[in-house]
Amino acid sequence: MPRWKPDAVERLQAAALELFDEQGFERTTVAEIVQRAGLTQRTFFNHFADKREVLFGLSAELQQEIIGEIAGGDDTLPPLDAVVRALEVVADKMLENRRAVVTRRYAVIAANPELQERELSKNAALTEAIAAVLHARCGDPETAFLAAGAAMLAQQAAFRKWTRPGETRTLRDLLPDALHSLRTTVNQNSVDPNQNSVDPNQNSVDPNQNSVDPPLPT
Amino acid sequence: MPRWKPDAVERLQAAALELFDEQGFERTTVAEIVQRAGLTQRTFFNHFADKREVLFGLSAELQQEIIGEIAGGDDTLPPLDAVVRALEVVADKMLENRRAVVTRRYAVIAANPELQERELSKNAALTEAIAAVLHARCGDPETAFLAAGAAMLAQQAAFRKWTRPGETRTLRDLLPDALHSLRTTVNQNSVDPNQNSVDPNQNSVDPNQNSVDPPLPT
DNA sequence: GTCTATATGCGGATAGAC
DNA sequence: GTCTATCCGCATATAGAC
Repeated sequence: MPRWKPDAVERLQAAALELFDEQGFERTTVAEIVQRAGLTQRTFFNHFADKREVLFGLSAELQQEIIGEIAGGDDTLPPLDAVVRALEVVADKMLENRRAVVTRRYAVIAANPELQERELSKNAALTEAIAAVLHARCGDPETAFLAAGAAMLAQQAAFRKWTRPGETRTLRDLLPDALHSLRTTVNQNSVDPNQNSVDPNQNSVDPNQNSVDPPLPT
Repeated sequence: MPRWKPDAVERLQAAALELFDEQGFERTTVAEIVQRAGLTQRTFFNHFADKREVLFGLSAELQQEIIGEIAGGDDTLPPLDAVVRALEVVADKMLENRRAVVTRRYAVIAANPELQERELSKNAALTEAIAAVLHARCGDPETAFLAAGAAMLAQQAAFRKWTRPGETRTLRDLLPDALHSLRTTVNQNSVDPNQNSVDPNQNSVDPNQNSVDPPLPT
């Protein structure tokens, strides 16, 4: 029989999210959080560097999974596809079953500038990490940078829809949709066709890869 | 005859950039800055909300110019082109003649995490503002969001090159280059061509618009 | 507890605009 | 003469280092 109840980190995260949701981030003290979780402040700051970090435990796990998925994924895919593929896999594995919690967490962050700053930093770090693994795998630095940024852009567009009240589609299904929208938007082009000599299918189709869901007509 | 020397804000900004460059952001106090500028601490905090803000005066001006340029620009351009066009104009008007200062400022920011956070916030705010003006002008919210994000991505790629030691090309010339790289990267596509039914030239060429410099062969 | 640095509140002075 | 913009002085809250 354990000396303490298990899952201290999880209990702290859950208690914090509840309280931030109920009364706002600023008006919630660490004392309240640890009280609800049945722990002490010392324990809180043992696990989290500051009050904000309690909301970002998932980010580190996600980053690790995403990077691993890219590194272990299909080497022949073009960079942007490789990243989006990894994002889809990780979305299924770690996000879809926590939709309610993740949505509430996102609402809390959106309501507080300090938390938004932290979120921006985490996203920037993730983008950097993706660019680094892409760079190590194949391409030149600029392609890695652009592919990572473009993938994160699509991810954010999909995520925004996924966390909307009426939305029922999975994040995995929303991602290819967002990617398609991104391609459409980026390819709207007013310049000389000669300059825009980009073959949209310069890479061959890989018949072995899983089929990509076509964007929904809506 | 004025009671004080004019341009207090500019003097503070210049003094701060010099000192941050010489000894780093953390090791520089507000007291040192105001001493070099011949002012007092109270005046410093009258003009800047905190120590970091002294480095970001240009951001607000840039944002205003960029938004104005988009709003006053060619309505018929597709959103991404409209934004990049505006970025080119503003790059010429406000950045090219301060290349040395802007480069030093960027190096200072890159050397300090706190400043990077602030920079991320400013960029996010600018992206939001661009998306808002695009949304107001024409497109749906998602297209506006994606076009704004894609434009900022190209801008960042171009800016990174522009601030590199040996680089001699202008930011205006680097921007179309970066945009082309972004289009190339985004269009590397492994999926079924039927899904990727994106016509790279669905918009007609506007013969009246200024010619776009072709990417340099290097 | 002291010291340093950041940041804020409130009042006051004066030059120039009206 | 009043008003406003700009800057200064003083006191103080807060936070971290030592």
